[in-house]
Amino acid sequence: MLAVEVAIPRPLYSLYTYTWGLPDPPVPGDCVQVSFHHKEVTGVVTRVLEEAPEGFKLKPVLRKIDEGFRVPKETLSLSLWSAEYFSAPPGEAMAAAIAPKLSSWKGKRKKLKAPKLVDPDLNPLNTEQQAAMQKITHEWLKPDARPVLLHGVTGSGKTEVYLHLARAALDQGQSVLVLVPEIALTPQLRERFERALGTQVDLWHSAVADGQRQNQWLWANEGTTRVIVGARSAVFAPLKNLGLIVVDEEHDGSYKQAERFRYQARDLAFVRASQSKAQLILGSATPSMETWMKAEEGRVLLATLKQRHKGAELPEIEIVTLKKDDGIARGEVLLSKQVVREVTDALARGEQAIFYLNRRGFAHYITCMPCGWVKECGACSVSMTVYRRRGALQCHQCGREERISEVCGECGSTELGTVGCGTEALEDQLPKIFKEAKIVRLDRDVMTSHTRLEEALELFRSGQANVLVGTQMVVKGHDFPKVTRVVVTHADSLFRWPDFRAEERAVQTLLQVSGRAGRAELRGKVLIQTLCPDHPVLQVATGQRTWEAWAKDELLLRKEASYPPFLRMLRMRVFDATLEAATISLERLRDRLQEELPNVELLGPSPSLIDKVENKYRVDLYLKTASVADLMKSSHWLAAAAESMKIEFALDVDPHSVV
DNA sequence: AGCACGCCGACT
DNA sequence: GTCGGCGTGCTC
Repeated sequence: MLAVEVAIPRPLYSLYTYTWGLPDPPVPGDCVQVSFHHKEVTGVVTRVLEEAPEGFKLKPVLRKIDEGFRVPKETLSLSLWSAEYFSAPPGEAMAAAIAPKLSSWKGKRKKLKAPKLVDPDLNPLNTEQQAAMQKITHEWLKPDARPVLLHGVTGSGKTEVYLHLARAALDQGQSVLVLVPEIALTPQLRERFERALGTQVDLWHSAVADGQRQNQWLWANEGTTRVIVGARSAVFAPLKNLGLIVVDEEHDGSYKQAERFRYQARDLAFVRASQSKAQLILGSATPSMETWMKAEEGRVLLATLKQRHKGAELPEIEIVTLKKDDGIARGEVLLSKQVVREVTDALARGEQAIFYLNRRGFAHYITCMPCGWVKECGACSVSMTVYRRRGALQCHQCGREERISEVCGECGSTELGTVGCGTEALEDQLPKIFKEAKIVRLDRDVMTSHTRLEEALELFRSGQANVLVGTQMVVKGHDFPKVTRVVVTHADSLFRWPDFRAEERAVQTLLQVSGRAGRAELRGKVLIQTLCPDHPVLQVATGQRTWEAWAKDELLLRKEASYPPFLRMLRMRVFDATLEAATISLERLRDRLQEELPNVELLGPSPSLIDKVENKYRVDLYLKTASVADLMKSSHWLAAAAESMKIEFALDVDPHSVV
């Protein structure tokens, strides 16, 4: 009897076999409903078996879901490949490739509005962009075309090049996939692509409603959708006849999913491009060390853009050293006299300013002045963040909230103070300094919905607000022509982070922040406040040192210290009721793995940086190896061993942060 | 993950 | 006696 292996949407590493008694023959990629441990679930057929295996009572496949939802070969194999590579349960990897809400399909599909085809409205490329375009198309025509790194300073018009490349793919009858970090932050992007390409563009990210996502999945799979702009999950979009994949801001950490199925979408784009024989374009002003090394070795072709387009000059960048007397009052963000003066003048001229402060809330924590006690979350080993407006303390790990403490939990004193300022404090403080300021804040706390995000951005874009205060979010890709002053309030927090990628990220953030200033005819200025003005990262930001020179040194350091991209790493995290229990389990795993694979380097176990979340303790083991084969063997061995030992664990292959 | 089973405590 | 707390084990 015919049988099938099915990937089940559960965190389990096995595939499960069911008999096939349905009239149509099974095809890998079929979405099927099966009974799994007293429950009906939707799984995906990964393999067809001509003969059901003996000696095990198999359950039958109950029902096949409409063939329109069959996962195409290309994304099916991408999904299985990534489950293997990232040591993820196959069902969890498969969940990324299937349409959402399959069990609640009503059997009706909305017809695609006759895809609007208008004349493409492409801006002509400047000389430099044309040269890059030619270099890329020349490579593209080769049978063994390499991926291309488009290395261009912020504002050099990388997007224009993407649009021309996309047009070329569409003219060949091919489809186009554009990956961007955090698409929900750039609502105007779709409009720009649609206008330039003259065709309908679908947005692909988690904020799109399930019903809409389901339709979009069908349209892509039917071949009606030709262009998708999406976040990391779009790398699994079932586009047909894929000709071009663009990964914009390829260095961005959000391409790595940090929970559940921990895949790296930029790296999967390499796999998908080579499977589909599509051209891969990676774009960045500050490429990742991984990609930069490939470019230096010639495995990736380098195309460079050095000028800002539309005649916009690079902003002037100034390091502002903070001194004690710059402080205005306790509980306020340090703002230098120079920043106050320059922003006042800019606002008076009708220009706009952005304040970047990478900390949410009003204050970092609350402390007892006499004894130094710090208010921590009861369930997690972190201090609670102060939200003064709503009089609350919030744990950023588990979300728990309580009223702001009035007395010290240790000595009973009522002399409590706050330490470290966040965006809420800055938002309160700025109107006192800048009388003309109309402030809008942009961070995860205000942005509860997509609409509120668009409202906030529109307020600032239209000029109803003239000061934008925010975290990392204000840095990403927005184009505000009237912004002439960008203030990094506390650069030090960018490079004080215990991670080997800390400096890389600091350089990326500083150069990206700088790109927000003076994007049109107005010359911009970036003011970077810091307590240590001599930090080498700041020399890259000011242009005293080129990014390329910095990258050369950084790669040397990585090589000497044996870190990626010269080695591969993985993190094995174990969770348990106590630190001791978690440590003992992980020590046992470490010792047995070391016997199994004597050549891999194992570091730890040691408690995670945040070693308790929701009353569960966490301990980490890191692995380093130069061999991809050993990396794979290790992760598979660890997953199998931990699963059989009933240990609660999380494996991260190529972890983004190593702290 | 999700669900059942099972073995203790406290409530009718 | 029995309802329900969550620790443990299993899922073709």
